[in-house]
Amino acid sequence: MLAMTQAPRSSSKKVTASDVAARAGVSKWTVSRAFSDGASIAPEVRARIHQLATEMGYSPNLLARSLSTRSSGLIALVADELANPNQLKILNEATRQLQARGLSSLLLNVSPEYSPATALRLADQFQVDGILFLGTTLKHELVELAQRIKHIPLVVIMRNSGMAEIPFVSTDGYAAGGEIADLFLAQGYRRIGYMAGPLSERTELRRMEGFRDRLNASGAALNAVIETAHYRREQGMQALQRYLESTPRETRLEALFCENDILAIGAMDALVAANAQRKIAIVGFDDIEMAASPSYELTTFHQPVEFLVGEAIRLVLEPGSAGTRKLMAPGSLVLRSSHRRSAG
Amino acid sequence: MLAMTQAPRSSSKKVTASDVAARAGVSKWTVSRAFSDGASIAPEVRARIHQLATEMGYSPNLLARSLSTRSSGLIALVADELANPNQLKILNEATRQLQARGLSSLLLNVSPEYSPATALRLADQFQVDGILFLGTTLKHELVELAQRIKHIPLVVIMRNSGMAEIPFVSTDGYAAGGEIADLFLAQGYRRIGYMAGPLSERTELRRMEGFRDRLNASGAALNAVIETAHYRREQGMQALQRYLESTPRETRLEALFCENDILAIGAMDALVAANAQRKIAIVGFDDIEMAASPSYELTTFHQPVEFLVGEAIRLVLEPGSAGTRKLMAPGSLVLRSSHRRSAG
DNA sequence: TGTCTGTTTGCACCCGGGTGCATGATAAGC
DNA sequence: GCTTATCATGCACCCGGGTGCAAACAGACA
Repeated sequence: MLAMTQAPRSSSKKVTASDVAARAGVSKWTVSRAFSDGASIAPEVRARIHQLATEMGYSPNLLARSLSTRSSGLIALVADELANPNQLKILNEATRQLQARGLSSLLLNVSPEYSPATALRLADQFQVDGILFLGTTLKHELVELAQRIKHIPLVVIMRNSGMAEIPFVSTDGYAAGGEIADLFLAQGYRRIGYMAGPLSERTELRRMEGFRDRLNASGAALNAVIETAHYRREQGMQALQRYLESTPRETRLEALFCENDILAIGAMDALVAANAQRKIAIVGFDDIEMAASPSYELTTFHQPVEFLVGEAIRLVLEPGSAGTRKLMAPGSLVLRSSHRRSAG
Repeated sequence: MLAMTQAPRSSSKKVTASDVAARAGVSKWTVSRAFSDGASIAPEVRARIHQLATEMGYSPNLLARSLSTRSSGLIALVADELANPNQLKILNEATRQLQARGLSSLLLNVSPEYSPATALRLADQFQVDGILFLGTTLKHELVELAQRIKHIPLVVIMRNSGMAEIPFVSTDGYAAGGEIADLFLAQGYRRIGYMAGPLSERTELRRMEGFRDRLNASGAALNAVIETAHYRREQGMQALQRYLESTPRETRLEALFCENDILAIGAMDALVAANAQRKIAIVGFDDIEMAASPSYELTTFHQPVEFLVGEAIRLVLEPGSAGTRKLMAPGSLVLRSSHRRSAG
């Protein structure tokens, strides 16, 4: 019974600041200071406490800390279309950059059963320090919601929020559309089409508008808009297959600009399936890894993901920063070979 | 000055349970009960409080709640290789299923600068209710760490933890390897190889072992193991390119089993780049979406992701559940056409 | 050695909400 | 109409740690 002095504390009991304090012969507030960066505490004391802490397996409870500091160190990442490789790229970049800043990511996956509104409410309840919308459909109803929790900064990334109140960071789709129109025109193509995704958000529309306007300005026209139900390879493929089936060979498009790479790859697959490789010039948008594959060699518009994510995080963390709250970065056209069709 | 009664509370002040209580003429504890599911409270009172809450924009502070209930409703998702499409699939499935259960995901992206140990410590500090390792490299040093925080359940998904103490959920790679060996043998191939990823974890090795053992049992042999530095398409492509360059045409492999689909696609790309399509039969593992593309028609071993993720979550949430803490689910071979090579 | 200045530390009290227990109110049982 | 069982509510007090303030302590300087 006397041996009890050597406490059986090895059990799964959580060790708290007070425990460490007791062993160190100081008060729990001193322990708290040992783990607060700017705090006024004697260096030797801090060192000793840190050592004791590692021995005892103590580390501050972040929930408790967040509660009193009213800063959780959490950033909500609201995503949907978590099937698009480009989303993975953004997600990877965002988590890495946040982690480098000592922040953590609360991943909220929007779906029919889990609306953006639900996600926003949850983010609020978790007292997140900021919200990053990763190219998520931002319905107008959301503005109202965003207003409700306007005490927490929100930035839309890779998409134009389309609303004055909501800052965003994206590539200039209008300019990109223009460049791609030029590219097609330079190749001498006249029957030109656009493959659209399911979202009617401003960003995507801008790509088409820039494309169409430039075509028109050059005396050409946008001959067809092929719509798809989801941003998925298979949807892009099926959409183009339907088009091919319903359109006589002679009047078919010569060139097609697809709203993003995954649709573009689907479109190219449709050509493969129809044994009509390279019969239509294809250009995409995003520059995902597969675009570089020799099976596709997809010409596409590169988005500077790393930079955009960085800017988005900066905007979220420094909401007071004056100046532009909307950043439209230029991307760059990556020429491979899919923008050239084979004769015939 | 009198008008001050109509409080300027529209400011960004957070509204708390006490605020709602005051307006409802009850105590804050009653409000708390109105938001606790099993609590004993009069239905009308609860309804009135809920209505008042929505009007005032109140919802319980999850950090505070977590602090006192010692359950955060957070599950840590520890991932690396956040570039592999299969990871995205898992991530998507995991977040959805967690959300359906009212849980949220803390995404921790392991990288050279952010070790699994760091991730684990953070998860601990956030008082997560469980940890899901998404096919992450689990180094042996980690077991020790996992022991330290053994008060929080951990499950490895899509990979055999390889350690008695750590439960996991995965597909039976050994059996899969055997099936694929049979497939190649049935095609009459004799010069057979394996493309390995960078990880020397048990799961991946099992695929190769099952493959090799079956080959040996049938009097055949594993002629070459091609190693890659990362699970990325380009790495798979480069590895096979190097192989092709260094191996005379007559002695080249007839068939190659790749550790996963993204490597397999890279391998097929190498063939395309070398203008040697279909000269080597290729089989992958995972069944990612691209595998179905007509540009690849990759024969591969399908993993039942939805099921596996579900089981993993179940294991994490019911750590007491007796019976098997290790689940090895069967997958299924999906035959497309890449397992057949063209003569020559 | 006394005083002044600057650094450490302890202490009350706060963050926002949950839980056991006791009390009050209400309905059922005889 | 009275007792007893049932349900609803209020109240201390707890979760684990952070912060402003004041006391304690140390060193510097005269």
